[in-house]
Amino acid sequence: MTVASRAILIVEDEPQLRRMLRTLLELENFRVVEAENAERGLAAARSHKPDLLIVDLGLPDRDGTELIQEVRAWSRVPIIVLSARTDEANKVGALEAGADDYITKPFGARELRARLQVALRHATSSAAAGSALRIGDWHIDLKARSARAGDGRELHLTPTEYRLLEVLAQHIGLVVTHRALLTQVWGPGSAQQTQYLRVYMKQLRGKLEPDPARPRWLLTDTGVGYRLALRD
Amino acid sequence: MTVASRAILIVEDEPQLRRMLRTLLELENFRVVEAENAERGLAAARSHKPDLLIVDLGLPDRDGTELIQEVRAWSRVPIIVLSARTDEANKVGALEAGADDYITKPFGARELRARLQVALRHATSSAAAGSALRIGDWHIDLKARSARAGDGRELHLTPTEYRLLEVLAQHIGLVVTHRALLTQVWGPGSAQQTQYLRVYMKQLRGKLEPDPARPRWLLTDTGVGYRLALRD
DNA sequence: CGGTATCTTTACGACATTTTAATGCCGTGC
DNA sequence: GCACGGCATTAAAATGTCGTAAAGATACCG
Repeated sequence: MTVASRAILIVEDEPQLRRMLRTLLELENFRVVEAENAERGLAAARSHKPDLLIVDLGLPDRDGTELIQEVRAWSRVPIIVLSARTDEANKVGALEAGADDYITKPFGARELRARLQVALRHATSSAAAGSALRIGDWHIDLKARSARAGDGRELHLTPTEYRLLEVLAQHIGLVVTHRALLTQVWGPGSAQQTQYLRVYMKQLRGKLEPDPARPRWLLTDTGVGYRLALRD
Repeated sequence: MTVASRAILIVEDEPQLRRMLRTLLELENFRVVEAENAERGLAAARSHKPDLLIVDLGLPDRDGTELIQEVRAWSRVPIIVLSARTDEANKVGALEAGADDYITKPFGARELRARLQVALRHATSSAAAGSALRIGDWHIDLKARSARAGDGRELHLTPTEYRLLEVLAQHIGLVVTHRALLTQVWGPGSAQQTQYLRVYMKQLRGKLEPDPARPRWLLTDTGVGYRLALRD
């Protein structure tokens, strides 16, 4: 299984904005939980233990800042505030209550995405584990470039093997075309060299798959590309 | 909520804004270092090792985003970007390069203060710098620059050997790239001199490893860098 | 000034990784 | 059944990187 898909809780009363956020986040491969007021948001934060919260300040039942304080009483989960209010007092209040970032509406999708990455980067860097992958017995940390099994065995991957796995992991569960893999791993000029892929996929399977002849994680989509399977 | 005076580096070309920031930060009990362009900013970041960087994107000599990338090659110090540019591409570029926050001018003093606190909060929560190290029989105190074995034997390391070990220890368990090691140990102009690393790693292994030909602590990641293994 | 420790530079063999090439396999369509 | 395209597999060649030793340069200290 892979931990790549992380959960995000959206606390926002406007259904329209909520839907937009969900679409946006799901495109980025996050799991999404929604809550339409502070009360339910708090409950959802407790029960779902999401990896990040997106909170609107203007909620119908309580002020978003209060919600942040309550969550901070027991969790350090990253919190990003969305708000139409541009006045400084609100920003400062939310940030001092424990929010990690404050984005004013209207905002662009790319900015939100970038700020999400920053917030998650902080969370994972302090928890030591980077982007963790599990393939068979192997626990792979792409950022730390380390791979070990539960029993302590270590596995060595070469730079190209890491890059290839990284690209596949970025689109986990989805097919990545030959062309995309080649340009991202070997550079823009290498789009024709599909033999590289065969050689390296074989290498990776030999190292990672329990039975390399019957791949369970590194799958071939004939005529299209390769795909890293998503499993439990 | 004043913390033991921490240093902040301001990289900003407008003298007026620089003065304003200095005043503001000194009121908050920070020590302030200034640089008026990217080149000097990079040098100051290396020599002063500030606890946080405030960087303007519109610098006279180079783009601020480049500066961020260069600093990120060897350091995780929090970086806050100040910019008059409100367009999304700039924000996203800076954040993806490794900035932790992005504030658009004009901004209020209280907002800056709140965002500073957030950035520093992240840094301290993930800080875990112990200066004691154990490699094989050797107990090494990086701060005191001493190394002893259990039975009292002493080991002498040269200044460069200590610095190299220090950098590796700061990222214990993780690969440190050639570039990062060279810029931190030999200075920013030495990023190409990978032969230094080979020579000094051999020295260190000869002194620290029980069997220098089969390193157990000072490991090579061919084509990437070196890493100090994390054991027991 | 001479001696010692440290740092820099060079060269080459050993080793790791990437690239190239050749062969066999399997399914599809003719 | 046969030819073909796409993929898997293998091994060897080519390239790149590392470890090693040793000599030259520089700084340091009495």
